[in-house]
Amino acid sequence: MSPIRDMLSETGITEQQWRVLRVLSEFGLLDASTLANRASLLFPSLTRIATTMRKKGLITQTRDVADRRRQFIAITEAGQKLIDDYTDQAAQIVAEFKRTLGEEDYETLLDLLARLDPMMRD
Amino acid sequence: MSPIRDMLSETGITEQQWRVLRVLSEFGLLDASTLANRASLLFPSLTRIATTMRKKGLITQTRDVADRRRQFIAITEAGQKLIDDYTDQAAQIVAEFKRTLGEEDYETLLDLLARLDPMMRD
DNA sequence: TAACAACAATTAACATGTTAAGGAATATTA
DNA sequence: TAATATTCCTTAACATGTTAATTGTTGTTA
Repeated sequence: MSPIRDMLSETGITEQQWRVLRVLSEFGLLDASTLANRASLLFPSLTRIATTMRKKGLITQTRDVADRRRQFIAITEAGQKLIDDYTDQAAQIVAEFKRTLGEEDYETLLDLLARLDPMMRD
Repeated sequence: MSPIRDMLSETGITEQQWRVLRVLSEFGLLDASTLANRASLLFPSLTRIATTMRKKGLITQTRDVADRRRQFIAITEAGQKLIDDYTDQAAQIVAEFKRTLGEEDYETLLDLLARLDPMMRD
């Protein structure tokens, strides 16, 4: 992920923050639990990340009035702009990634990692 | 690495500390730089890790009398015992890892990851 | 409805990764 | 040899992973 990290260091956000933005950009308004799952983050991490991202003006946090334990998180214009500005560049990095391996080997790698994944969890 | 982490949580040490112990067990007395490289750790990390491991009695730290910038690090008996007690178990986990994929796919995975590695660095 | 269980999220405490700045010792060179 | 550069390591400041304890809120049930 180093090339991605290098790209992101320009933007001042981290890989995890980028992931949060991408998920929010794709799915729109989400409650914190769903966001954490889709961004592959543990709750304590999301709590901190959301706080810093709100301070940076990349997301908004609002309480669910129906269930005040819950929280909704949405991307701001500034956050969306960041996504828009760097999506192409990120896509190129992934393309380069595939090119390095070749399409076939890239698929093979994903398959192998997927087969290890269940084992990773227990 | 989750199975390894699970094993290590019994022992009260982390993956990185385990790596440090393994390297020291294999190579014996090492200066900090070499140890950091072989254990794939950045210096600031090693500084902290070594401090906690010394407090736990797993390693010793001594200044190089010839060059007092340098530091030598060695494994203690307690550290070696920890390695001895868990090496078999770790080997079994790796074996299980290979068995999940099959010998051939395991090699393939390592190859693919190795081919990505140079890209990861720049 | 009052006690208790369950849930969503936060906080705390620890460990590490990462970049930058700093300190002490040694090496180099003008 | 005095000034400078380099080297080895530590500190600092921030971000995250991880487990456990805690706080509010909502649900359940006796």
